Amino acid sequence: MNNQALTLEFLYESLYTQYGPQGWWPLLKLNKFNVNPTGRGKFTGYHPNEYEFPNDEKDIFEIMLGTILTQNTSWINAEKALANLEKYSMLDIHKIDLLSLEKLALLIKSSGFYNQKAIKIRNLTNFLIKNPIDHLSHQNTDILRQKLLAVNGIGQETADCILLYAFKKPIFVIDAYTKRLLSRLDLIPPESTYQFCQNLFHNNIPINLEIYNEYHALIVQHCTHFCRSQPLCSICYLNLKCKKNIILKPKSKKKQKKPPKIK
DNA sequence: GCCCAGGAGCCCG
DNA sequence: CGGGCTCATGGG
Repeated sequence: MNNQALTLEFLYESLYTQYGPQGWWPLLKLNKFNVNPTGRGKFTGYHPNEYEFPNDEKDIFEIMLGTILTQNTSWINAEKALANLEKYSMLDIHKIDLLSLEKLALLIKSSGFYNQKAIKIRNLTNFLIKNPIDHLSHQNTDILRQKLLAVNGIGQETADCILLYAFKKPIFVIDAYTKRLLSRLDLIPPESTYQFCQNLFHNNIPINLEIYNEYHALIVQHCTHFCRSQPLCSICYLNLKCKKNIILKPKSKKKQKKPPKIK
């Protein structure tokens, strides 16, 4: 494995061998420990090797909410917001649509950017009322993508996340992790656009729902633990494959000494 | 205390 | 069209 050329396809096999099936997208109803009284702990709604989810409109809507709630936000904070919505029986398109923006924002506070996200979620519910899920799910993928992108608050990544994980369309999701990993592995130029990256996957990886599902999830898994913003190259299993092998520069410690505290 | 997190829109050149 | 700015909580 160490003398094989690093390709997108090889990277997938490698990540899958290393981390195994990820079981995305997590769902509240599969959370075996449900509400953790401490408010901490990992979300457990993953379902490795089970690709039949989501299997009803409630779960599809939950996933859509999750894609907005987790925008530039750790999943644990987004999950808390989701759990809170469920706690108040608000995982429902029409119920959310009737909430005031202020109340909605309060319910999703833990996810950060809550005022913006409240508006985005409202835009989503407005959209879904005009375009019911059972109707959308029969649409052509390209048309559906365009309709999602027309919703203010749904950008390319969120649209593709919804297509892949909510509507089970074989569309590859590109996120900041994907660009970071591929660029460090020297598979793309660092300034590559979303379209360029997505085309790279679509043209080099078989168009297969389960593979696209796992691949993106595996990239997130690898990047959250190792290929972080400040990467842990010394303990990264891809170390020998990574041309960059980043030497950590000490962060700009330009700071002068802290002024003494005023008591 | 600090950095960072499963982005998007808007504004500006 | 692309870079910079804003939005904001909570975990490590």
